[in-house]
Amino acid sequence: MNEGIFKAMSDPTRRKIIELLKDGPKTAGEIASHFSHAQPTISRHLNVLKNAHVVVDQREGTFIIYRLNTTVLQDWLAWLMKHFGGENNDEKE
Amino acid sequence: MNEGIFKAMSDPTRRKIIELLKDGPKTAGEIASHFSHAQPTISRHLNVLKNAHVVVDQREGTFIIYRLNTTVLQDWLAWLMKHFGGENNDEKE
DNA sequence: TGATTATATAGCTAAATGGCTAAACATTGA
DNA sequence: TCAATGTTTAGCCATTTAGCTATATAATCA
Repeated sequence: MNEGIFKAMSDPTRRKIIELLKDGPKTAGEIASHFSHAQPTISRHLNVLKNAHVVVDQREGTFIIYRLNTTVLQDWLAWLMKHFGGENNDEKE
Repeated sequence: MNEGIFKAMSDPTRRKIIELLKDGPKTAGEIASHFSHAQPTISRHLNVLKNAHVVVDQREGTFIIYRLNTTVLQDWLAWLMKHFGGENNDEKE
C-alpha cells in the first residue's frame, strides 16, 4: 500500500477537506473558505492529497476544481480492513 | 475520532508491529527482533501505539508483553468506513 | 497590454518525528 | 546486596511537517 495515503489521511485538516469533497467537487477557494487557515496553507494540503491521488484537480478558467478519487480511498479502506480488520485470531484465552 | 490513532497508523514500522501482534502477544524484545532498528527505537514506537491505545502492555517478570487492543482498531476502521467509505454520492456525472 | 482574480510556489520558522547511543530502571536469582 | 537481563527514558541530531507572508503564475476581460 502506498505510504502517501497514510500521511495524507493523518492530518485532520486534510480529512476535513475530504469530507467536504464527499459532498461534491469544489474549487480550491471554496475549500479554503471552510477553514481559518491561510489560503496557501490549504493549497499545500490539497497538494498532499493530490500527490497521494486521493483527489484530482482540473482547471476551469481561473478556478481549479478538486474532486475526490473515491477509488483510491476505497482501495485504502479495503487494504486496511484486510490487514487490520477483524480476522480470526485464535489465541488460547 | 482520536487523533492519536491516525498518527500511530501512519508509520510503516508501527503498522508492521501491529501485523506481528495480530499473530498473538509478544514481548518488546521479540517485537524488536523483527526489525533492523535499535531496540529503543522500537520501544518508542510501542509507546506511540500504547498512547493511542492500539496496544496494551503487561509486565511479566522482566519481560513486558504487548498485545493488540483489537477493539480500538475495529472502532477506528468502522469510523473510517463511515466517514470515507462508499456512501452514495449522487453527482450529476 | 494591463488589471483583476484564483491559485500555486518560494522561503522562512517552530514544532514534531524517527533514528541513534548512553544511561536509568525493574525484576530475578545467586 | 550485586550482577545479569529486558526494557524504558534521556538527550542528541537530521528530516519532515504545517503554518505563515510575499511573490509568482494562469486565465480572463477591458
